[in-house]
Amino acid sequence: MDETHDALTRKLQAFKGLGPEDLAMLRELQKPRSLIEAGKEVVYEGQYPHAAYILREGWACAYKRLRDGSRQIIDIQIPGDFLGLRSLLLRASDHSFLTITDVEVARLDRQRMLEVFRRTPRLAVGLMWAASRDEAMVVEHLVSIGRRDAFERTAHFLLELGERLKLVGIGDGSTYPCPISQSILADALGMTAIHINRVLRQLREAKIVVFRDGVVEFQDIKRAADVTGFEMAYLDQGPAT
Amino acid sequence: MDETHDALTRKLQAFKGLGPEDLAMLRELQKPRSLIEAGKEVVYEGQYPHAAYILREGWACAYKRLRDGSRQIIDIQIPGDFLGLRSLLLRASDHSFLTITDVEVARLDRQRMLEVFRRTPRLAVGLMWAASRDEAMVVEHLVSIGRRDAFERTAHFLLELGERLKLVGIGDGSTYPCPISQSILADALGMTAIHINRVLRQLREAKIVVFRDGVVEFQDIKRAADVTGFEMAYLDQGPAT
DNA sequence: CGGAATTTTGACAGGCTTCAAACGCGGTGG
DNA sequence: CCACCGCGTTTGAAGCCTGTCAAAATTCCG
Repeated sequence: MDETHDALTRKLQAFKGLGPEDLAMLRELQKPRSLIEAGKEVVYEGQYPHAAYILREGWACAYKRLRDGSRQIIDIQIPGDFLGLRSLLLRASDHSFLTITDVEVARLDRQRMLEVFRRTPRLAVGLMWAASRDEAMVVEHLVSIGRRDAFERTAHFLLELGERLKLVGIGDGSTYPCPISQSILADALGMTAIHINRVLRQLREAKIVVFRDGVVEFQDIKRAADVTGFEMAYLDQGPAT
Repeated sequence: MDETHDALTRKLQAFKGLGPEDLAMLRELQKPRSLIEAGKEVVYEGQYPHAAYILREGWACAYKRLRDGSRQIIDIQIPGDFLGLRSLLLRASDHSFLTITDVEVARLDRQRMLEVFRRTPRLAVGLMWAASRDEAMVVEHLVSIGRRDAFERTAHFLLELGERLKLVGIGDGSTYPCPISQSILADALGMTAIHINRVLRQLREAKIVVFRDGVVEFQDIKRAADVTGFEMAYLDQGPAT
């Protein structure tokens, strides 16, 4: 019944119901939309103030590049996610963005954000919840890179992505479209593209998950969750763990 | 002249000046204080709502434990930092805390937080700035673990810690007290205690930094920053990079 | 159809972990 | 006062996971 809702609205509803004014403001926030084509690097440096964006359609990622040219992807953004929310408050933005597919975004500047806090505090809490959840994902990502080996880490990542997508109505958690290349996956998981390829083969041969032709398909999602120790509590979105 | 200020106040002043009501509220927030001894594990799980804490004195860390018993430390907290701010909004808290030294904390519940937003919006923005900065540190931490080798990662961590401590009046950025054990350091940096020990020896022999007897002392801080590619912009605290 | 980007595979090297054990130091009890 | 113990630090040796180098196979796209 809420097929008419956009991704962000769906996501926020999963947290707490919104009133009519909240929904109106949310529509308003996503009003001036713009399109960016796939593969565009949005370098995001220099001085404050920056704007943030709501990603309405398409996939993107936030990354940091190191001096030696290597790249670490901080997180992957899917419809309903924010881009650069942190930079609304920090004086120096510290990372850049890359559009993975063609995307549609809505600009969100400081001014409008403050307006949300003044006029629709319930929505404001919802947005802060979403930001907290994003942070929890970065934290889990950190744990993965620090303490899980490549095999576990990859499966964990694909499981998380499936749940996130399900929340905004894409896929069912066990099969979903996934337009990211192996080299992006590698930079997200802190390994090389060559090794990610080997790991994906292992996952395939272990009959856990197949990632091929832009589609992720779990064959044994239970065992996947078990092997990687995936607990979805930190996503704060589903039936309790 | 602000020697009379506590760590959090010092930190927030570095962001933006606070008015008299802000300062009063900030004092008020830190009012009911309590002490926790060193080495105490504050397991932080189960259901919402949780409270957050302001760390007034001492050191602590936030960590997650994996099923196999290994531990990943998310971040180290020093005076003026928050503990568990994220859990004010998420329904399931996802990590625990460990006190590294004896600490003094002040409880911060949802109620009082909302009061800050209502009554002293300028202070609220300051607190959100601090939260954003904490998140930026987690992100940099992620980049370190993902893309820097053990040597760079360790030096980078010690540089960051020095700058953070300097901001709250502890040490001068190049020499500072540091009560953390090598095994905690290892779990923070995603490696083993054994390897951290070897890396610290390398850093010592390279005449970059000595960490011994609870004191970190850089011998060549310029080269340290150069070797690790340390840019302090993300800390958003000092003269521009 | 041709060139570029991505995926895939193999061989080898190296950084880090694992396993083992010695060392130093502060605290405790005999 | 000293033996004993626990904890953190230090060092050594061996092995594995992952990176590096190289190149072929495949797909994408103009």
